[in-house]
Amino acid sequence: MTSAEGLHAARSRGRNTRQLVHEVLRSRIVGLELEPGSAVSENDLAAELGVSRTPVRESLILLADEGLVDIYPQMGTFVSRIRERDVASAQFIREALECAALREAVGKAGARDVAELRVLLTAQEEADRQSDMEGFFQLDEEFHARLMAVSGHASAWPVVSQAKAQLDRARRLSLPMTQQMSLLIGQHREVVDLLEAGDLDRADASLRSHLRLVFSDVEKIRAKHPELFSDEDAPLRPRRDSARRTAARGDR
Amino acid sequence: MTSAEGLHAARSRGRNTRQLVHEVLRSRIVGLELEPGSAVSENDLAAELGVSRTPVRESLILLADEGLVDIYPQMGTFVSRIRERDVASAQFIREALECAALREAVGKAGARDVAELRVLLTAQEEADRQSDMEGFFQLDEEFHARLMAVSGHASAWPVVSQAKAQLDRARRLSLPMTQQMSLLIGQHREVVDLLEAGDLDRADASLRSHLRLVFSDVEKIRAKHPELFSDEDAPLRPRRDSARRTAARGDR
DNA sequence: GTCGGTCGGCTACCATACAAGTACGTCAGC
DNA sequence: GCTGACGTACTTGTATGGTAGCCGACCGAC
Repeated sequence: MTSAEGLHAARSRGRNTRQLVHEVLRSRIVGLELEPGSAVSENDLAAELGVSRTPVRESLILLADEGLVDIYPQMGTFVSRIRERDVASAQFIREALECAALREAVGKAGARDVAELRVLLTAQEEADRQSDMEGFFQLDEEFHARLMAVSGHASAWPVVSQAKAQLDRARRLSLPMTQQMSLLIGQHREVVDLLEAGDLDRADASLRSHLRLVFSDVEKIRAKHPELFSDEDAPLRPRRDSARRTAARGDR
Repeated sequence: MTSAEGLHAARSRGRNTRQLVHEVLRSRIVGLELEPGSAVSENDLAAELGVSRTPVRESLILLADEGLVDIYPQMGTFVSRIRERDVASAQFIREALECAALREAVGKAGARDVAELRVLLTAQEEADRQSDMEGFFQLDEEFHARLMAVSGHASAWPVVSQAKAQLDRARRLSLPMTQQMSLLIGQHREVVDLLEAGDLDRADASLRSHLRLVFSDVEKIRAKHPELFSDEDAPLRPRRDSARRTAARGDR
């Protein structure tokens, strides 16, 4: 109910309802506001957001293509559980693309590029001081995106971003440990330093180990929150939530 | 009219209408049956395929996400022209992922893996002898997919495939020169040989130059068929085809 | 008590209707 | 002949109705 009106209010900026719904849902899923395994019904979402089923449905199809939801025809749509295979695949994609871009960036990077990266670093430190986790996540995303932009392959970022989404869902659970943030920022700084110095191989190794650290976090999370993960390849019975209906009645 | 009935006939195999339409359209676009710049109207396609606008529209949204069509609200949907930037981006993605996978495959590859790859090589040679271009394209795709599968990252293939689609549209025009096929097959063989020998760096270099050759083909095509390419970043007036309506009348 | 059939309610899928907006041909005015 | 306003026909976007299919609870038979 809270965001029902806000959706159409922001519609003026050239984006249509489908894109807005898509962004909202993606944000909720990646931010774990919608937990893996939970049902996302076309009808419920349409009612909540104050739009028709069509843009909601189209958004869900896109999210399914990104691997963030699983659509079971005539059964329901569910936020996908984190699959070992998908996480490993996402890590592989991210590492390959970001490191390849970095290797090309070395040499290309001008003083202006480095300066802009350092601005992001100080902003990250500020977010760390204020324990602003959400802000740090956003700055982290921006840092990695800009790093790819320096190489001239900014248009490849959406692919990385999509892979990153799979990893981020799990990371949200781990990062509350704030000492992690300063560690990550230190690694960011090391990458920028080596980039500026033009040390190709060490920059590559530095970024790679940074990304691997993020990856290892996910594995730790798996031990803590197994319910968010899926061991099976095809958990073909997502189990419909039969309690929802009675709860809705109680609400009235 | 020809494929109108065939669509629903093949529907039994678990795939819904949306997926079928998506496959048909993707195939037509990548196979250049639908040329870059041509209009793809939701209504026309729905009528031709004998379905409603809904699955057609949803397919187009997915194709837009893949970068194969451009949707201009209230104006029309058009097969995207080949953009310099997109091609370069696709090449970067493909090269980074395939080479990274190959590096991991070296050492992992068993005798069985190598044998299966060689089966594909002989099949490619057979396609070459028969000048079966379409068959070669399919075998080429399968070869590269299996190469990634050896590394254990088969699930990353769809990403490569999507990038590859941008390149393939242009390649279709160049490959009629059949001497190219034997050259490409030779490079494939070299990669397999080096993979089997466990020579990581040379295998990487070999695959990379192979992919670069494909990339350079695209640039040659640009000179021959500039109308398929787009110089501008935002060619915001795709020009509606006003002759279509009168032609449709003449058809009746 | 346990098993098997039935039935209600939910789901996503597809089809259709309406709305908002753009391009292009036409025609009046100059 | 040229220019500019207008209207029609088209486009995609959104809303809504109807259908097939699946789940899960209920209930009767054994």
